Amino acid sequence: MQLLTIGQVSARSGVAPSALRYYEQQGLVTATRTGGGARRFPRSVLRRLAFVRAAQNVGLSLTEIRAALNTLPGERPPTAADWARLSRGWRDRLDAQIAALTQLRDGLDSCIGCGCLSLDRCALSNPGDVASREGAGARWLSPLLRRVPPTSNAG
Amino acid sequence: MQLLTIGQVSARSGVAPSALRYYEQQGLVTATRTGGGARRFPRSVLRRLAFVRAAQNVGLSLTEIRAALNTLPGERPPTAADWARLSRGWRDRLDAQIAALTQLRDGLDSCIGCGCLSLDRCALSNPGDVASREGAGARWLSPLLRRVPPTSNAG
DNA sequence: CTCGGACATAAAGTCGACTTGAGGTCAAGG
DNA sequence: CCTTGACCTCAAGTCGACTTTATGTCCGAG
Repeated sequence: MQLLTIGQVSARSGVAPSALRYYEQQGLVTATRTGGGARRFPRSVLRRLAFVRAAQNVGLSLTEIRAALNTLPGERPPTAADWARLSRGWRDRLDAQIAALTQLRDGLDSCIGCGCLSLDRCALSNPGDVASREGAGARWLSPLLRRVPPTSNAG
Repeated sequence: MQLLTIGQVSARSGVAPSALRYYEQQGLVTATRTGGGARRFPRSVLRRLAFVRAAQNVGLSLTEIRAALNTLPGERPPTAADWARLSRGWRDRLDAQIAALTQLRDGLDSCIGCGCLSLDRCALSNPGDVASREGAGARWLSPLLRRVPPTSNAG
């Protein structure tokens, strides 16, 4: 099993060394250590990183991604079927995101005619009749498009 | 011109008082002051807030929203046509977001068959061939779906 | 005159996904 | 022996959009 330095992994994956250290700390990837304490990654880390990237693009948080990765078998190397299984559920998520955006756009079309922008009635300023009471943090994207926290019971 | 307290504006708009103070500080809304220093908002602030909300849902940052609001005429009250003009450009943005998500979903469909997730070739882990070198911060959504910084020269 | 409630300010905290910086270690090359 | 470069750790900083907390002020009612 050919081992890679953090610099090599970074060069081949495009993931910064600092991010790789962070991912290891978060349990997304694992590495052995040399006598001197330097990380050595197995080549399989590249596929894991591809998965992480893909999942991020679909909108998953690192917490969700870690949970998904933890369902991979530990004893044998994961197969293409394993990876395909993990990414199958993403389609629904993407469909929902697309539907939400489409709804927003259609609301926009109907709003442009009247310029109403009513807080109560306009589909643009009030999509899904959301009162918006959630924790702090950036919220530039519609709640409909933000990932559902893994602890939530909402499907 | 009937004036509203911050509590009244908050109740009618659903925007928290702390957020209203923040918006005033950021130049998104303006308020006069009573002798005691309390804010008094004109009723027109409700429409402005509706605009802010709608723009946020489309994916604009507060900086971009402020820039848009600054194009409103100062001397006369904005008309429905003014608001419609501002929101007209949003359609293209939404269309682009929808297109990006759809492309991602189609890439997913082709990837699920093979389970490849190659960093180089897979449309999922590498949508748009992006090398991803931008500032810090949360990046859970594809760069394609993130708003373009207003300082950028990309139209 | 005192109390409660609504308001004020300023500074610090929150969230996620990292990056940056300070300071230290290790192996190879000149 | 000294430097260079790649690596290490740990703590703190970054971004956006707010919220939270601490502390203080104003006003009307009892």
